[in-house]
Amino acid sequence: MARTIGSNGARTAKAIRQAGVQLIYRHGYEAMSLRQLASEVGLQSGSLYKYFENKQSLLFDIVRDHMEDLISKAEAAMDGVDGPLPRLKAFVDFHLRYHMTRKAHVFIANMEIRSLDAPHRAVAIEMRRRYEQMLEDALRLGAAEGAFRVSEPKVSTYAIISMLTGICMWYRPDGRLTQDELVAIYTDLVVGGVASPERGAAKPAELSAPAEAPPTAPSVRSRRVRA
Amino acid sequence: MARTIGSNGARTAKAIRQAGVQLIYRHGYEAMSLRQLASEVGLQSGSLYKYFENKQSLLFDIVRDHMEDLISKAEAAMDGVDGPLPRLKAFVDFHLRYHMTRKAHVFIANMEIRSLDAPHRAVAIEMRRRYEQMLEDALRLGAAEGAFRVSEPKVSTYAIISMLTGICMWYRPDGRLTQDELVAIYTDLVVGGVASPERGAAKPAELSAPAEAPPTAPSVRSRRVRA
DNA sequence: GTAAAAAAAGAACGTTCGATTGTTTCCTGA
DNA sequence: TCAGGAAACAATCGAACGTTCTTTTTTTAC
Repeated sequence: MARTIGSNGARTAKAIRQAGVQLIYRHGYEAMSLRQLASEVGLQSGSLYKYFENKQSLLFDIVRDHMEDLISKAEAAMDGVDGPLPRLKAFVDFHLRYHMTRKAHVFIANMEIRSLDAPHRAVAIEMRRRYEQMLEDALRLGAAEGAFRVSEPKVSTYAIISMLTGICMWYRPDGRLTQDELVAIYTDLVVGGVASPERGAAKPAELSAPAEAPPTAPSVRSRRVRA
Repeated sequence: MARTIGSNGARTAKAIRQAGVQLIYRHGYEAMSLRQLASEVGLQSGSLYKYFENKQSLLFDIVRDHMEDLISKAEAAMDGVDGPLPRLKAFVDFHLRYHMTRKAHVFIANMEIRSLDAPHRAVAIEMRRRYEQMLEDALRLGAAEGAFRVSEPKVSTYAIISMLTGICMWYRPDGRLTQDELVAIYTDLVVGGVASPERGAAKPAELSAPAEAPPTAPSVRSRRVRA
């Protein structure tokens, strides 16, 4: 046997990409073997090389495509939003919802940068910097206008992004709280943390109920999964 | 040749542990080979097995010892601190300083849980839960007393810990800001985010001047690492 | 001074890895 | 209809992996 019936290049390419994202997300880039990936999409490992140059470039393609998508969608979400506070809220809203629905991609882009070789890593880090700049600009603007009490915009940027991104470590779509509720909670935390005290930004109403939600990491078997 | 001159069991064990932490921190558990670790401490790879059962148990030992240290030091830092706000500040202060000085251990404990096998991972997750509980309890207490406006203590706990822990992704001891200054910035963010608005918890003065006095933690005290 | 214990070397193992190559089969457009 | 290109198989490479085992050397205890 050689080519299997019904095989299709474009479809296979997409399947490889999706399976790769899931496997890297669950096991990590180093721990994912190409044989594992191949078997996931019903191929032999050698056939994968029709679809990428090598394992490293597969990772980079995933990271780069994700970062480009993230940046462009963020720009779209903040386009036309005026004023520091609205822009801050728009960023928080976008970032949270994006990270809630793209957990795997986000996790890879954040955690597997270390697995990229130097040139690729530099590209990824620059893209991340551009994204962070969007929040930092909003904070600087607010500080200049007196709306925010932010003495170190870069530190606050890192802090806020870390807080928001952390949601992908525990969020489950079938959890008790809706996306809207979570966005409201996080928005309160962020806005309260940076808003100037005198600006009595009325905090939204209470949200309700006890707690829940396991903080378990993307748990799955460790080590390589033998096919 | 077999045994090298000046060799010493206890010293080697410590060297292996330290090198292991650094290598896992920089390359990840899966990407670190035992030959690499052995050469780092001047051994042959086979000799490592005098010091651990296997690669997996080396990782678990590192994670477990770190978590035990983290929890015991956190309990010491908060011991005798009364009231929600002081306890919250004590937690923030401790957590930040600990994470600034133990970047590698913290990174491993957070990121390599996935590389632990199921039983070991369960132990690590339970330890993390116990640690998180300390912050959650402070938030619940504050919410009950009306000092904090926290509708979902568990969500806020995850958010705050993510924000604080993120500092180990970029903090450098030789950076522009001192540990005290960073603690002050993060404390403002956290306290502002959860404090009840009406409780005009006067935000601390500008940070340009000496940072606010650290809560009470007698342990990790910053050594003015202007660094 | 000597024998036991400790520490490490060094060789080898079976396995798996990423990657390459040559071949076979399927699909498609002129 | 039938070549030519696309898609996948199958076999294989050398290197590296974690691990085990035996041997050799150093240290320690009596």
